[in-house]
Amino acid sequence: MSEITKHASPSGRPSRRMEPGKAALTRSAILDAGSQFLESRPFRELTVGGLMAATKYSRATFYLYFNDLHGLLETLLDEVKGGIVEGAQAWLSNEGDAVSGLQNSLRSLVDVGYEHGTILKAVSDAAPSDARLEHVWETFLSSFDEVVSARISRDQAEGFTPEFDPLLVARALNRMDAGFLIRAFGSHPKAEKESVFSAISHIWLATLNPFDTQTLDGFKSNGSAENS
Amino acid sequence: MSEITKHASPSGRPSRRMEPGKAALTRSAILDAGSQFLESRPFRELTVGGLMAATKYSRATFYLYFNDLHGLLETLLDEVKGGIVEGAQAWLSNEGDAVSGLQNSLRSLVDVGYEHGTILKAVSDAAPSDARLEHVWETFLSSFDEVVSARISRDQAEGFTPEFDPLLVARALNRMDAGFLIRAFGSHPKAEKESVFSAISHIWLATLNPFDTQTLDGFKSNGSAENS
DNA sequence: CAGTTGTTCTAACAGAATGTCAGAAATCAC
DNA sequence: GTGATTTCTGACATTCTGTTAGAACAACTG
Repeated sequence: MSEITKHASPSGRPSRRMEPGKAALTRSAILDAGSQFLESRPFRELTVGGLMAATKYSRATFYLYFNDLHGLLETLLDEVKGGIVEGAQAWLSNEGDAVSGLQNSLRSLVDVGYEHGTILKAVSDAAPSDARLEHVWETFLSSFDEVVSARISRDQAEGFTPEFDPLLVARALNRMDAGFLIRAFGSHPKAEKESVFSAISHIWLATLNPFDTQTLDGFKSNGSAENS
Repeated sequence: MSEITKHASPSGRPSRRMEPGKAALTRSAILDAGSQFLESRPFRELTVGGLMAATKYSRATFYLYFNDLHGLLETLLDEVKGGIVEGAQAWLSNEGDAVSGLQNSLRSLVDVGYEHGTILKAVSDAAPSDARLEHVWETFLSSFDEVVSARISRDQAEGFTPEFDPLLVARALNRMDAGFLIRAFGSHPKAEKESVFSAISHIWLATLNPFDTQTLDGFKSNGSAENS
């Protein structure tokens, strides 16, 4: 979806054998080296030369598998995408009550952020310097806007959620998630998961379900960072 | 504060005459050209050569006044800083009631965002590619975290605001503002001011002043985008 | 106005990274 | 082994960056 695998079938017909495939291995090796690099250093310090020095291949080889460093990030992002959408599903469809469904979704969002924070930060860092990656990233973020907005509309119709422009509020909340999670988990040392969840969760609930008992409970007593 | 003005006094003593100053003019001309460029095109397309072609000076001249393109952005950001801090002052000190004070602050924040959106986007775009600018930008954002957090703590002590970790919630809300405003006003066509204010305002109020009458009013009737 | 001084600017250079391409090397099929 | 295919590399052209030595200019001084 992201990068054109140039070597899949150089001539028209499909290559006879498609086993582990040496090419696939090389590609993986490059992706791994990239992932690992970004675990400890920012995207701006990543160069094709430096990256390939960490593999047993030459610099030119990189261009056989990716158009450029942004292309590599695009691939890395694809690998993360799955997890996020999946975890949020519960709330987005109407399963369970709104509040705890939302909490579950946010919980899993925080989990993914914690897990893949450095990749997300790298993509968000790299996006502004490349039109194509910027578009991919923006589309990725926007996709949440639409689906969250839809859920808000439903809750508004039911009277669970106050009236306001669902799309804009969804967009604001999603930008908050992105910015806050990347800030919290984008580089080491990572923030504490539970406090991050607690803060985000408060804001979403206060905004979307201010009348709900659970939300109000959270307001009266202490719903923030547990005595860690 | 941001860039070293190398030519101010090349020898130790201050230069005798400091009138319009030809150097200052040149510097301004470059800043203007930069501003104007960013009004219509993203930072990634800005090069020193291209920038200086829009002035009557040579490429090398650029380096007499700025270290690099990031340095130029740092200067541009400085010019915007003032306006933001100023507008928020009302709420941050305790003048008037919390809710309308907050609304005023947010209103003026949205104004500044609308006014200087393209610069803010450029800085936020450029920051990840330069350690120094990244630090400046991060410090800029964090400065709001602290001061907002302080105000929240006060309101919590008074019982106006629910209990939660003030710093983390402040950070999340501020990241939301930054991301959302840049998204809304960072490039043309700009979003509608009033709707943006309305959305942001809703979230802040719901989070910080859920018990307040004005907030609750906003919840019952329609507080979002006025029939423009 | 000719000399002196300091300021402002530029042409030319050296370096770092990118992306391409012709062909070398490895691998496979028979 | 030999030929075909896949995988890889050295070498090149390009683009942008940041520096430096000195040219052009302006202003004041005697």
